[in-house]
Amino acid sequence: MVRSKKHKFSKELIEISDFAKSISHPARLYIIKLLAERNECICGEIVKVTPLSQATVSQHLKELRKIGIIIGRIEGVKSCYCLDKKKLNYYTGKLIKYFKNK
Amino acid sequence: MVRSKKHKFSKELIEISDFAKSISHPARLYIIKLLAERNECICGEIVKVTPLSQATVSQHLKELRKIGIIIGRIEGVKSCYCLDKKKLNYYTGKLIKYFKNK
DNA sequence: TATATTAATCGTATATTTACGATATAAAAT
DNA sequence: ATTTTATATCGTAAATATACGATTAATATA
Repeated sequence: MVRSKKHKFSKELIEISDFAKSISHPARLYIIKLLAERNECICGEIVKVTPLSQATVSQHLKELRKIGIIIGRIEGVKSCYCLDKKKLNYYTGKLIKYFKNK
Repeated sequence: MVRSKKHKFSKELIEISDFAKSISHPARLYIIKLLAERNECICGEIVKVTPLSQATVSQHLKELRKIGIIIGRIEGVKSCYCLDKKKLNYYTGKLIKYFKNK
């Protein structure tokens, strides 16, 4: 894109659009739902119930970690993931508010 | 991506993630807000208040038209855009519902 | 009719995303 | 100590997104 111009927009717009981007893939929405249902989940379990390779799932998990809506905790050789509900609610709240009365 | 695997997920997830993608750029969020405030807006006006070129704005408008949340009407040499509020509410409703109780 | 205006589209460059095999690392099991 | 298991990361290929100048097409105006 030669040079992104996203930074020319307000912090609010950047924040909401970054969140929207983080949930703009069905695999990531699926992972969020899974973690909401199971409360927490081992990485291997996520890979098992997903039609994607381990490397690709790991990449999606990284995206969700980056925006902060999931948290990963290492348990021996395994990785246990859970939602950061506070963070998730923060972002969904912002998004919902933005679209209120539209 | 060699071959996208999005189609392997449910229709619901694809629909919500497609909507999320359509609002995953600050310029597009900005255009939505603008149309909500002004009710309708000539393309040239949108270009004027946006830090992007005419071609780029036109491209973003195309994205929003594609998902269906805005409608364009040709008026002589100008193009007049407005929100499709019903469609927008449809998508925001789906998204909000998906994130309810998470 | 000739010129100006508006906005969509084309062509193109670069960045980012998506996908996965291979590898690395660290812990667990043998 | 060796092997197995789990997962993050690297490298890479292909697709898609972002950005814009140039062009096109259509209408409006001089």
